Amino acid sequence: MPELPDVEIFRQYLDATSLRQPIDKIVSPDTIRLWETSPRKFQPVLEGNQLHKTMRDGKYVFAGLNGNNCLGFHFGMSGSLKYFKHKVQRPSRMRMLVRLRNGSYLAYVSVRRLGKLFIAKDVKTFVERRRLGPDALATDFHTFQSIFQNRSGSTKTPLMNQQAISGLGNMYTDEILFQAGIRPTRKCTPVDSKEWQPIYPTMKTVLNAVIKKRAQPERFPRSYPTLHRSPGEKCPKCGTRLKNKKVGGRTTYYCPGHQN
DNA sequence: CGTGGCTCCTGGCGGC
DNA sequence: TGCCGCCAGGAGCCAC
Repeated sequence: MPELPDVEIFRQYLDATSLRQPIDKIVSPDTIRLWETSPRKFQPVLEGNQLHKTMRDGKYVFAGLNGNNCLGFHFGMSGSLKYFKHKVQRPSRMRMLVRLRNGSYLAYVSVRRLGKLFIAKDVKTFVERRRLGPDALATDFHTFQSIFQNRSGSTKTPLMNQQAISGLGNMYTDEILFQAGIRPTRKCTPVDSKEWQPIYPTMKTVLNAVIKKRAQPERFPRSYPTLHRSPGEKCPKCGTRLKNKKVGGRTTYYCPGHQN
């Protein structure tokens, strides 16, 4: 699930629950996936330290630590955070459990184990090393437009490419192209650059709107096709039957009626 | 360098 | 009911 808006909610959650509390103990009850960090290094950096501020870039959350580095979270397809005060509230499929000095806990959950944790020097260094594109909410129009240049594939492909622009995944990319009235299969080139203009403001609007609804689908406007991801459903805008198709290897929903 | 296919994982669902 | 194949909202790696 976690794309930019979901990850932003995780950041806010971390912010509201787990800052400025010394970490007493780190437990990995199950195999954990680390990135650019050895398990031997991981635990000593965290224990006795504390999280003092949070940051987000694309689909990553970072929690600043004392001593010039930070703890990074990536959530994969099925990751989340859970803060709780009593052990009985612990979620299943925790891959890391942090015990804080005040007696509460922070759990990192990753059902499919596709998420990763890591220690990074800082956000900038990490983003450069991973060659991530600009964050979808921070990028300017000019930079945004350039992601479609020199590409022969479908419009959807660069939007989902984290090295081109970071933060969008399958679901919200479909949502953005739906709202912008552009078919995901339309080729990037050759095309008049004016054709991409609606995508940029739509992208910002959709992402901000979803964040405002705390990324809870039950609070989205009924017209969001994000809620209509099963074959044969009708377009909430024009009533045309939605189609689904593999684009860039992912299941893509679009409305053949108004997405041209 | 860009693109498409395969792979990593686990769990839920529909079909038989 | 039980088993099996397929699919899922992410992303790295490889061959072309």
